[in-house]
Amino acid sequence: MNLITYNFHISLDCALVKENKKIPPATVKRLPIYLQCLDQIDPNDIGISSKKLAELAKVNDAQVRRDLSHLGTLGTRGVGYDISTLRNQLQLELGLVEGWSAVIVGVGNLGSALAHYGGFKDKGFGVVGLFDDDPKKINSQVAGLVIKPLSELEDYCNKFNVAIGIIATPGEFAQNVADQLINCGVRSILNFAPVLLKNVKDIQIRSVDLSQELQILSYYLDRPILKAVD
Amino acid sequence: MNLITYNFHISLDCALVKENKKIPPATVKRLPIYLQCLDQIDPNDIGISSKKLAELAKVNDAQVRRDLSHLGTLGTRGVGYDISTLRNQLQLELGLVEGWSAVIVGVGNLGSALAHYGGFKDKGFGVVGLFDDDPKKINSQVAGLVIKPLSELEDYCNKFNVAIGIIATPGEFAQNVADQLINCGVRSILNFAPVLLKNVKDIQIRSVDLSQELQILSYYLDRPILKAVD
DNA sequence: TTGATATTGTCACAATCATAAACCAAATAA
DNA sequence: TTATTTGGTTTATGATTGTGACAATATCAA
Repeated sequence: MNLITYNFHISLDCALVKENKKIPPATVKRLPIYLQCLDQIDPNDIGISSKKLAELAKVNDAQVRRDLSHLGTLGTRGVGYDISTLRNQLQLELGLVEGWSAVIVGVGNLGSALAHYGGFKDKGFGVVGLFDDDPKKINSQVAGLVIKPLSELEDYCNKFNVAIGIIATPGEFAQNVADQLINCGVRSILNFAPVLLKNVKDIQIRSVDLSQELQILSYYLDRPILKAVD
Repeated sequence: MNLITYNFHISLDCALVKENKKIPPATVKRLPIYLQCLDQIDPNDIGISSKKLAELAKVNDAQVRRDLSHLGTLGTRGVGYDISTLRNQLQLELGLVEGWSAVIVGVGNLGSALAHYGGFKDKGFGVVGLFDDDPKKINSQVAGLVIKPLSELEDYCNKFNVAIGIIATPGEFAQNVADQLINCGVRSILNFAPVLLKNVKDIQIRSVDLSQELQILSYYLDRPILKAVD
């Protein structure tokens, strides 16, 4: 039997990273993809090359190396990247070790689905509260959490130091809810309502509009030659 | 009372548009946003300026003009854009008048939420079938549709000429489902499973990964100075 | 008619981004 | 040792994108 040992020279430059470098947004968007790819490879593997990772992430291998170089010098020349180091650095860089707390506002079909969604917890996010103003829903349980009225939002956010608000209300309430969340100290918002929320300084807002995604697909359906991106 | 009349010189170059021009992907992504903005303005308004539309869509006004110029010369100098013409052209360009049919595969919490989501029908998409391989779900109804086993997928796709497949299964089944959909003639896939699907020639794939969105937010939570994009 | 104002369409330029190439460094394999 | 593999860094290049500037066009008021 052949026991192969690779020596990964591991050096972390943890704390410094966040201060110094500004990672290009296009790279930031790919970091979670790399993390996802790491979860898909053979758990017995301890190393991975940029070429292999590029294949999994469906990007250019030079891109992988450049992207990862933003996190410090993680790889070992002639060998590749140590998977657990790489995963740790990615998680560190993305802030997944901070244990951010999130609340979901709007517990309709989508909000309920989000509450059940296991992918959040896996990545270090904790959904600590569900809010809805429908009297029929208040005090009922979804995914092990009791639905609260919005009037209790502020207390909750203070108590749990909630950093992320997930909006899954109908469009007409979304801006109001966003205002309340920001008011309660929430600094990041993930919006599923089909409206554009007002930009607020220092508040990060990302929107996922399901029907917009379909509309983009629809455009390319008529033009099979063209290729969509991102 | 003051009756103000604006003369919009309307000229449509319908059919030709799709053949000739290739609209930049970044623009294609904004077209649904403009369409959304048009729904939010006073229904009595008949015209809108690029400046106003830019404000609503939260982009630069030069950007709006350039984006819209890809659809032909829709505006009138010194006046603005005729709203109904603009809406029509956007819908035409995005293929929303084609009445694409879609199926949802995987009727868990998320799939069920998508089946109930009204935003699809509003934009001209019809969800005509739900599929799942869980025997406990087969033949039960969700959102007025009977859940069918995947074995019936092909017949269904042929019968309804399904163009879009929406995948809402757990990650481990997603690639298999995608393969089946493509096999059944589906040309566009909207994937909610947290995996990267294989690229297939002439098949459009868009992925929405809920936890990835949160991860990107998380990165910027640690760095309040930086600003996310897109 | 003329001038003032508003607004589009388009060009030019700058910024960002992706990709390839070149070259070196470090580790392994033979 | 030497050859091979692979990452890190720099540079170059072309593509895409965003934005300021401005001429062209329409309306309005005098």
